[in-house]
Amino acid sequence: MAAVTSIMRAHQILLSQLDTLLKPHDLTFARYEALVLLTFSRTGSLPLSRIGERLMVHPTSVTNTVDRLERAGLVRRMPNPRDGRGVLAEITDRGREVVEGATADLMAAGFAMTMYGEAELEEMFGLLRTLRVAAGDFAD
Amino acid sequence: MAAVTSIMRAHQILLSQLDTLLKPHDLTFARYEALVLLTFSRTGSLPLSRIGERLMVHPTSVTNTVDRLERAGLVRRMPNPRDGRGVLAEITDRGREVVEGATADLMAAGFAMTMYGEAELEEMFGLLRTLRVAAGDFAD
DNA sequence: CAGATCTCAGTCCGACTGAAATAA
DNA sequence: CTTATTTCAGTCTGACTGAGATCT
Repeated sequence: MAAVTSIMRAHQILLSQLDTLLKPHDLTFARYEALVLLTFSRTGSLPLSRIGERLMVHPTSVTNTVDRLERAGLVRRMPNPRDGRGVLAEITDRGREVVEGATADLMAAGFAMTMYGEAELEEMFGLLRTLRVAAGDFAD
Repeated sequence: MAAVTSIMRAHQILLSQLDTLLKPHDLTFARYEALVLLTFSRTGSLPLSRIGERLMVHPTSVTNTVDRLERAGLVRRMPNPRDGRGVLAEITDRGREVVEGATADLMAAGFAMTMYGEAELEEMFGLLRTLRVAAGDFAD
């Protein structure tokens, strides 16, 4: 049980630091994650359904996140040429600039993980991976 | 960075399972935590300010949490005899019943941590403790 | 037809800001 | 007087439910 509450507190601490670092870029962590996912995709675009799967986010939450990114000009909606039901979110040039700037800020701040060595970080990742795999989270 | 997102995902998974288990008891995890904290106090009561410190929660959020617990009859507000500015939240008999029932449910479900051995859980706790100490979270 | 994808309306929760009352 | 404690009003985000449009 102490391990569970440790994870909850660690999350609280990290989220608060991440949101503080991302605020100057007008991003929340949820929107930042979506942008990063798009930059890592081959075409810079993904169906909303794929985004929901990868980030383990509810469909209506994806709509909401993409709405906000689109209003900020970081993403644009396109019809999916391979599925008439679907919609692609495509990252814009402005979106790439913003995510690069935000990532640079996070790197400079060290994500608040500077107190760990490389081996410890890998150990933590490995331990948590067990939980994620058990919950069906294959997005390593 | 993978370690950071691991923690975020682990939190998401655990919170979703915890909230599902707590829902039949009409509790959220935030309210459950506050109740548990009160059961662990000597007198079954604490100033709201203490609750905020221990759970690392914003003062207005404590007011909100105690409001809901009070409306549900699990807690009652009392003037703090040692500080006229303060208010004590005191757990009721009904509150103790509910938190016991909820805890029993969580135990029975194994908090979704049954895939870990005792040593792994301790290792995880120890690793995360480094982060929490660095962030000033002394509530072990 | 059933099933997938997305959107919209609306609810709920928790985190927060700013302002105020009250007391140490 | 300054500081601490709590409350209130109100905003913002994200998670969700239910319903519906559109397409496979």
